[in-house]
Amino acid sequence: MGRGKIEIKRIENATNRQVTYSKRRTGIMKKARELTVLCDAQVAIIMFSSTGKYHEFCSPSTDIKGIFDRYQQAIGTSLWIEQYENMQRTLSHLKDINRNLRTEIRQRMGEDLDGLEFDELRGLEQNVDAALKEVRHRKYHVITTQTETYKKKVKHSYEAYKTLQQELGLREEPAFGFVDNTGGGWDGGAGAGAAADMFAFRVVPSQPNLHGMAYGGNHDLRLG
Amino acid sequence: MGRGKIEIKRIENATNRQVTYSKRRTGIMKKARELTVLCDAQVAIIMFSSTGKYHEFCSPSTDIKGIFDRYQQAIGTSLWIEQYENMQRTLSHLKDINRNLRTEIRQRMGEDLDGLEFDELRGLEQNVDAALKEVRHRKYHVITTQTETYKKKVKHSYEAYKTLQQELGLREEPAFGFVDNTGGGWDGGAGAGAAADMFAFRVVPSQPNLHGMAYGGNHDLRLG
DNA sequence: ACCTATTGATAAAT
DNA sequence: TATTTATCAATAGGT
Repeated sequence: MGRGKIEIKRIENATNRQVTYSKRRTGIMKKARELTVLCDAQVAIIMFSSTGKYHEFCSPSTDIKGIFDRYQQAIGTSLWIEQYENMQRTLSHLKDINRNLRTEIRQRMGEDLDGLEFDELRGLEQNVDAALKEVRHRKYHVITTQTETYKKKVKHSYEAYKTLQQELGLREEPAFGFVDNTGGGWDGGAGAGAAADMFAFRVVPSQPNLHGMAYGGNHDLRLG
Repeated sequence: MGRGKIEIKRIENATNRQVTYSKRRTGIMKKARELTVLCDAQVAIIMFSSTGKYHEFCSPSTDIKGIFDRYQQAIGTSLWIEQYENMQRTLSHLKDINRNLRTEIRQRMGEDLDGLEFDELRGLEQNVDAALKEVRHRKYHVITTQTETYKKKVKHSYEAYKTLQQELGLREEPAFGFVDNTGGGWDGGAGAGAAADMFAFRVVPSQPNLHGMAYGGNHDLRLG
């Protein structure tokens, strides 16, 4: 139908494709409308062109949602309600897990222990005790490594200083001393007093906030 | 197009209507299929005849649900998508929170400490230390209370025994002794040896499982 | 279902 | 994008 028959395969010329789409779309819509009237049928059509534009047709007695609802009834299985309910289940499961995790954290913080049996308390104690040892060990490792690093920096700087002094042939007493008796205190020159603070243990626990998480479970769980 | 043109109005003859519906339906489906191929478009058609039978067409690259989801996005006013996406957001938010909670628990167990600064380690240590004190305190409280309860039970039982003995006018030496030197061992009569185990501290931590949760974060988070 | 006269749709040109 | 028109496609009514 036209000045020549065409093969039913993708039209490569984008302009032609667009024109053909427009004409044939109109044709299908017209056919659908006629079918609706002639045969007392309900028809819904949704079309997307290759450029992303959408067009729709729907019998006047209803609307797209009506047709789709009827369609879902017809095929029995609901397309959306199913996964919707799946998500509901997943959500409540996640909430349960979340609640349990919070409970575990609170108990690991020494709160909410009233419901625990003696056996559970004993297990928790041993677990927390072991964790404390791990944390202390790690802390010791970190501070030791850091101290070693500082010592090396100081040493290297001192040697560089001496080398420079010798190269310049200078013999004056240095105006400041490189002495390796602080166990720290070298921060690259921007303020030698900062590192000493690392040895000051706070007496009052400060609710540390690791990785942006507030210990104590203030994560917002309220769901809209 | 036919042996004579017809008016576009409802066909009153039911047989003719059904025949025409069948023919034209096939025609529309064919047109839709051609449009899909020729113009690289996506088309979805749902039709209901006046007798209630339904037929559908959908471009092979997708399905009815896919087209409808895209349609809802296109028109903006989503009938289902909106709450659906809300749930998606809530879900991923919950997953994030759960991941953070797990991280916190692991760190409270002395694992995954590599990423922590010294300050954070110090805070964590103090926090865990305080928690350990709380747990120990609670454990002590529980065992003390329990011991007191057992003592009282033993005492009451002994008194009841004595009273009964006097009322019966019996004078025999008791066949078993109520002696208060165990510090426990009274479990209501179902097995007096069980409570003694409460004082046996396990040397190897046993991964206690509080409230059905396995310490160590094995909660299943995989989502379908 | 099939046939076919006839109307309808549309490809290409403008 | 709209119109034109030659041509092909769909289909109404009959079998």
